[in-house]
Amino acid sequence: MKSSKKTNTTKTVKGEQTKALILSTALEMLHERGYEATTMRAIAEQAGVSLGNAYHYFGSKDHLIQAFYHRIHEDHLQASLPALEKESSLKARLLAVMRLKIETLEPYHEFAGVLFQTAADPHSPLNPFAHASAPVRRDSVKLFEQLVEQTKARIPNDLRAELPYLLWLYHMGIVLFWIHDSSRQRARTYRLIDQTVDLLDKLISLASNPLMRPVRKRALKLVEELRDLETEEAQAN
Amino acid sequence: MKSSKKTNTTKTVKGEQTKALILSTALEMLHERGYEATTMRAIAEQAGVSLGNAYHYFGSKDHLIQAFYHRIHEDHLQASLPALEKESSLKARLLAVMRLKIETLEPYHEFAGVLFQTAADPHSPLNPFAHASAPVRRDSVKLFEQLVEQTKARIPNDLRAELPYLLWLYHMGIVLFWIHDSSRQRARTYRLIDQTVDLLDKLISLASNPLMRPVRKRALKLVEELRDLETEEAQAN
DNA sequence: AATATTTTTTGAACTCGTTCAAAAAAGTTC
DNA sequence: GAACTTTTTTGAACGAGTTCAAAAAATATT
Repeated sequence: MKSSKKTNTTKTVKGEQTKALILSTALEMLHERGYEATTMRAIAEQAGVSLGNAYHYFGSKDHLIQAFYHRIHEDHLQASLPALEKESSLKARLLAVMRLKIETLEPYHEFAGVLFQTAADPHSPLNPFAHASAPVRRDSVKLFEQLVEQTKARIPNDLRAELPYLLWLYHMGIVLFWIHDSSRQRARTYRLIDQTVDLLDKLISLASNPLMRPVRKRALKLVEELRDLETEEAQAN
Repeated sequence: MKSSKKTNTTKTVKGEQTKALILSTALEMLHERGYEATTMRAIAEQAGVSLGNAYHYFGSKDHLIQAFYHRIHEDHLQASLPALEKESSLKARLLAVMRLKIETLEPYHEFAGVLFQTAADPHSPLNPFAHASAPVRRDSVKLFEQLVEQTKARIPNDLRAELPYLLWLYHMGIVLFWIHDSSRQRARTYRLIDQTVDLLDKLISLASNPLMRPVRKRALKLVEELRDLETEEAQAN
């Protein structure tokens, strides 16, 4: 579980094909059989390739999972774009994006826990704050930037600047809740989204009130602290 | 990593001794060599006992780690009691308790990540919301109950009732930050604690304002949602 | 085309967590 | 104290992730 060996870049057409084959096989198996059943041996066998060969292209099972993250984010992004077109208020946009996130994630509920398990280790390349997942994370925050942009709500600039990142954090929290949610149809998570989006909208109004300026400044300074930690993390990995 | 087999209760003096020996050996090795190096084989060998025997008393490596959690909480609790005696304001108490938490945790920084990694899997018995860790968690929340009790600050009852749990959640957040913090002397975490405690104190005052009642009610309803999820989790495991 | 170099691929081996049947030891019953 | 039951202990085995030296195939060089 330690391996941070980087996945070998391919130098050959043949290699390219093999790598792609292994990846697509892995994604499919992860989807259909879950994490535990998708052993490296099974992937290799299914792809008609030796075990060692799979390791030649993907330094560890984790690296294969990384690719899976990426796929999920792509799907969510594609699903979200039309909603951002259609809705204009921040609240409506956020609500739509969050619901779509859960819908996108839903097929993988069973083994999402395992994913987030490996992702929680600060030394894991899968940790959402680590260097390896920086691209996916950046893209993910970018989605919330789009969401905040061109919203006419009166939001002070200091808050507006941090809002995308704050919403990203919020979204991670919801995903965490969803992982633990075993209610029918994930009703609980959807309810939580409804309530939190509502609350967030109110809190943003509140925080935008000039009287709140001191508290707001103080809170935003904390967020800055968080971000500093991230960049430091990214360098370490 | 699946095993939820319960650890066998011992029925014999000899067994009791063996179990204790294995546990203390494991704790020592975890402390001195970290998580990865502390293999079940190494523990067994060091304790002068067969591998199978270790598994007879502890259903999995995770069970051994659970014991480790427990130890840490005990240490923190003992360190905190005098501080609660001495300080009377909520702010001062919280500050002291949080700092002591980090001090208690500090020797284990290196492999804390791995601990929290396994703890993040909803199916793991180590997950802080799962049934297996309920005792430790309850004790942990209890500490914050004591902290809130006998505080003369004017806090509405609805908030006061949820405050211990909220502070526990907050404390988990700080621990998460600490895990990722590689600054010298963990300066960042301590700074964060100073700032957040300050902010929390102000937020509690704010939330206690009668004008805030509707927002507060709404927010507390969310917390209730969270707790519901927990009890449901606990039943599932 | 022959040779040298690089890349891909293999298969065996190693480690570690975990399981299990059966041997050894301890405790119980008569 | 002998026969039994229960508990403890062992050691071998399995499955999974990972590593690595060396064979095979592809590519580059002369």
